[in-house]
Amino acid sequence: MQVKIKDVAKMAGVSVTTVSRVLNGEKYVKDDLKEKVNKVIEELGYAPSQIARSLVRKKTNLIGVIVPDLTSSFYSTILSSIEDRASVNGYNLLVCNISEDIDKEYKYLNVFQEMRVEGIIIMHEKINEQIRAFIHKINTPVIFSSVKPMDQKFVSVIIDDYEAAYEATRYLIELGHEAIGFIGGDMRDITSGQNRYSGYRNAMSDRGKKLVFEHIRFGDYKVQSGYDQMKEMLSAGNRPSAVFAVSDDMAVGAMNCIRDHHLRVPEDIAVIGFDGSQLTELVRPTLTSMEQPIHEMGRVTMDVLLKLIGGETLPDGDVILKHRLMIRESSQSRSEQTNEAEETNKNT
Amino acid sequence: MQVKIKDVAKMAGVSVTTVSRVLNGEKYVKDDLKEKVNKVIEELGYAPSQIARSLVRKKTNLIGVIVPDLTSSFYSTILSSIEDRASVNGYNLLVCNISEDIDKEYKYLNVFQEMRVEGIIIMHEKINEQIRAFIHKINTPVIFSSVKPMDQKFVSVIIDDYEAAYEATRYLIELGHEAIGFIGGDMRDITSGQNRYSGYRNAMSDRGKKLVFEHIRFGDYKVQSGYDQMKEMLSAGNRPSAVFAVSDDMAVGAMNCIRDHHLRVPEDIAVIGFDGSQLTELVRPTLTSMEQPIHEMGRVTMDVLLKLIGGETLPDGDVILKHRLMIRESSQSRSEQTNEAEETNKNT
DNA sequence: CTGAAAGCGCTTACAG
DNA sequence: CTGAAAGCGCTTACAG
Repeated sequence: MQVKIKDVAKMAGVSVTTVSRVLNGEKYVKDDLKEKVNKVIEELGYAPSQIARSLVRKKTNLIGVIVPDLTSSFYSTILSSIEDRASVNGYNLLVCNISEDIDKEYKYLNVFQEMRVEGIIIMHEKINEQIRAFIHKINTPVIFSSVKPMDQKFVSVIIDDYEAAYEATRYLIELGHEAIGFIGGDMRDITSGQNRYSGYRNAMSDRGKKLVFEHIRFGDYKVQSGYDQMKEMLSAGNRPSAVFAVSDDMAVGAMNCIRDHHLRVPEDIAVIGFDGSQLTELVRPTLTSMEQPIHEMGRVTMDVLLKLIGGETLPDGDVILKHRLMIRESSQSRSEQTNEAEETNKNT
Repeated sequence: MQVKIKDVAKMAGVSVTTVSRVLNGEKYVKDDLKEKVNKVIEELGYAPSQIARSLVRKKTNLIGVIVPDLTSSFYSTILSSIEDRASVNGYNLLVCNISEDIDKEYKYLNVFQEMRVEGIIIMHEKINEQIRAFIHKINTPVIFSSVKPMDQKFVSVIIDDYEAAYEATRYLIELGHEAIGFIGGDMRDITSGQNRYSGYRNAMSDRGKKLVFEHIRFGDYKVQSGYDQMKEMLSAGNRPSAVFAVSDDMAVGAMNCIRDHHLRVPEDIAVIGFDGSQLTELVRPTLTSMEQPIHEMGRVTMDVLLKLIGGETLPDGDVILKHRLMIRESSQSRSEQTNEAEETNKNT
């Protein structure tokens, strides 16, 4: 049996009101009473029930977070900075890992509502009609992080995926590459699927580069699919001299595939990823990547949500964060490629 | 204003008791009343308050989890399977990322108590006296996952770290290696620090291998420290022909360092890691690793905790899971090393 | 089968 | 400065 405020009051010889007052640090409690109460609290190891407190205060200090895949370093890093900000502001995180299970998401959204969370963070954009309706119905603030679902009413903290993909592609073009392969995401995803693909496509056509059907493929953002899609691309003959994958994981998969085909990165094929995950510095060659400000994204998500919870009315629209191209070893200009390839040939 | 049970009762023309009954799926409610109530619930979008329910039932369905570092793939993978099992059993996770901050841990433990979580999972073994006392004091079940603090009373779900490290070292010895370097963990950690080091040391001495002072170093399990420690080892001259790092992250760091010194893995130096993280299959060469059953570890942790919560008395002591050596490309026998090295010389 | 009432463990006007 | 009482939104004996 947990000790409760009544026990403390009785033992200290005061009313529960007084105990409550010292608990909440109110003034208007004589010092000697305060001391006595604190001593009893210490003795009994009393910890006030947040459950009871939440009930009367109508404030739970709980935030619900829906993560698509906890084992992904991208999401868990965002989650980590969300947790950081939450903790600093006295909030606790209820975390749900849905792993592609849309039913689980809906179920959890309901749990969040029943738990009376004060805000909800979703890092997943494949929401269905049921979920959309639910979010519109509840009066709890909801914010999307790193993704943007197809609904103007929802607010997202994201980068400009179109522009980022455009710049990444343009960078490869400026290096002199003509045949630039693309490993995209799920076209049902607005941000990471459609927008990044459009950015690639437009950058290519704006510079008069031909889109080669065999060089355009789509994966699921994971390492294995990067490998698989690259394999398909290579088996199609006339291989590209550079490849842009819309996640670092896929880019690493692609690099591994290239290596397994006895080709070199970047000497034979340059590779560029997207996200700016830990992997970029960890693989060899290190991976050039269009980086999202992952930590900032988590921080800003939480800060905006806290404002929403606080009742502030924010300017309409999404919060757009800055992306940044981080150039590392995996990308190389087309001319260098040629030279090196020739030199290598001389040595053989 | 959230709609409450009273609103539903009024609109349905029944008592709150009846509404409560249909909410909880009790029998003894006439079908027509049940229908009417359900319709009103639907109409009003009523979701019962778990807060109020928890207060009266004295059951929160909450589990508190303390993770040392959410951005680590090892911990986030365990967390992922913990979440899975929790969800299936109707439990929700309150997640706290302490990132080496022991004060934050204590603070969160108190929050967990105030939230009346039914159980606590800790994946961190550097607990101090204050935390130890706290855990002994509260009557909430606490379980450690993947780590074991220095207190016989606490129950852990772990592998036999000593034996695993012994076997990993023995494997390298059997490959013909004599000079085997070691990159250990924090010696304040019983399992991953002390036990793995003892396993290495004893495997070496049991086979009559000399321990070379310069070949024994300690890091913090992360990639960078693997790199740094390897660098120190290489700069000491007389380099080892194999290195055993007690985390995959450090092993990858070591591999990168070796490569940056224009040496090859495994041809010049064989490398073996520990954990069995996603990295092992992702780096090139793929990394041989002494694997922990990461997913099983999360699952078992949750299952044991649920039994503890259910009041079952379990056999004393820790739950020991099986480790497994996964041989991949980064390890190679000493003799092959020599041969290949010679062949390479011929070609130059 | 149904409902009035007590109670879960707190906080917060209100009165003194 | 201090306390009695009402109330937060539910569930659960208890009575009918």
